[in-house]
Amino acid sequence: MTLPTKRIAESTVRRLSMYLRYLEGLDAMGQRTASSDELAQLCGTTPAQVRKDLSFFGSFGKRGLGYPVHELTEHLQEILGLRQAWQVVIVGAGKIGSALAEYRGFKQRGFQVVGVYDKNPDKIGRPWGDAVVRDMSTLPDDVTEHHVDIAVLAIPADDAQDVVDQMVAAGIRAILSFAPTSLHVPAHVAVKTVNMAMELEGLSYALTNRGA
Amino acid sequence: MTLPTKRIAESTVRRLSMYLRYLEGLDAMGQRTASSDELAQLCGTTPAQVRKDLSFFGSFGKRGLGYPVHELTEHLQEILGLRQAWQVVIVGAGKIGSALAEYRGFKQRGFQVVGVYDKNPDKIGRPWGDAVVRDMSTLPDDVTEHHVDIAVLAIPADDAQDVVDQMVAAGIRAILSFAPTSLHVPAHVAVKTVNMAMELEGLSYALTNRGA
DNA sequence: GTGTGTGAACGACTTCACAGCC
DNA sequence: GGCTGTGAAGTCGTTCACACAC
Repeated sequence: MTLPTKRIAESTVRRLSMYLRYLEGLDAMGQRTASSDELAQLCGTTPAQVRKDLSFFGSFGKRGLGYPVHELTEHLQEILGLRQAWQVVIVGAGKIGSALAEYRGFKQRGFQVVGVYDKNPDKIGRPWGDAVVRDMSTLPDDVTEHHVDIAVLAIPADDAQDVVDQMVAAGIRAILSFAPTSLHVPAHVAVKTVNMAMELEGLSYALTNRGA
Repeated sequence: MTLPTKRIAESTVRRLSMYLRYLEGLDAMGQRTASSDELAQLCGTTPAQVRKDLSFFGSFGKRGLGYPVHELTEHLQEILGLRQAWQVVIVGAGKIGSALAEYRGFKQRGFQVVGVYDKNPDKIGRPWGDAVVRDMSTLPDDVTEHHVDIAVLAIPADDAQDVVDQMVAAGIRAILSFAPTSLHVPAHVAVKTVNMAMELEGLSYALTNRGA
């Protein structure tokens, strides 16, 4: 059920995440079932896509009826690994990091911020949400000792690879980077990069070539 | 040369943006030429991919030598539409918006922030970078009058579609959204969505199923 | 020899279409 | 009748491999 035989495409996982968000909303509103058609419209995809995505993990629907909202919600949480807590550190005590930490869905989904780090002496020791900004030099040891799963990287591109290497050596397993650079890590470490400049340039391209 | 016959894949445009970033760095360091192999290593892709991507727009390289760094940099800026200024508004005077506005590459690449908007009376009128936070109700008129090209949307998911509809009616042409929801717009409006929760859940999935 | 440019082969994701069950 | 589950078909992007230019 949560054991797909084939490797699942990243695009599928992204859509599962989106289905979950809307299903949680429907569940909160007391809706009992949802069809692939309804989910597709909410998420901006197609009914066939919804059914295919879900079918990789099991047969959750009832023919003629649709999918049971509450039950499917729980299945998706399970599939995405959201029914457990993940230990997260935020590296770089700037605006991006604090925007993330502020985000409600963050804690709700089991992402626990166990530390915030910066190398700027002016920031070290300052209160930051529930925590206090710690010296970056303590990061590797902390990652190892507290079994940190995920690091959110919000530091300049030039410093990024160096910090990544230290965290990888310390046992980090996943990284969400906002640094506008490509990161090199061993295969067992998962990396996602969000590059705002790249997104904007994509829009610039679209505006420039929208006629074509 | 900047007139591709076929539609260009989004993934290709994203890589062009990345090539550009590294080429600008090489150019600043005085390097004259770069091979597809070198660019591929820097960007974490393959030489064949680099050559294919560039070949959609012309023959910029010299066989046996590689690509002229400075010239290719300019070609890519042209292709991506970065040799002109874009008028940008930031909607939502929170952490995300300010993180973006703070980002140096933003202005460098010709993205000019012409206004920041919020509906919170406590924020309206406050200084915000070089600007002052304006009342969201003035947004549609401002978009029309100042021919705003791009809106960066950093407001709660529940308010997003409504604001988008207003901006579309007012003539916006592109939207970069940080709201964790799917947006519906007419075909002539370009939209990119950055969903941090989705990225984190992708990592959660990877950690949960890393053995598989 | 070195490295580009590109059709052709390959692989991956999406869409189709219909059998099967409620 | 309505809607799911899924093999098959289609589409799109990536990789290969080699002719060609320097």
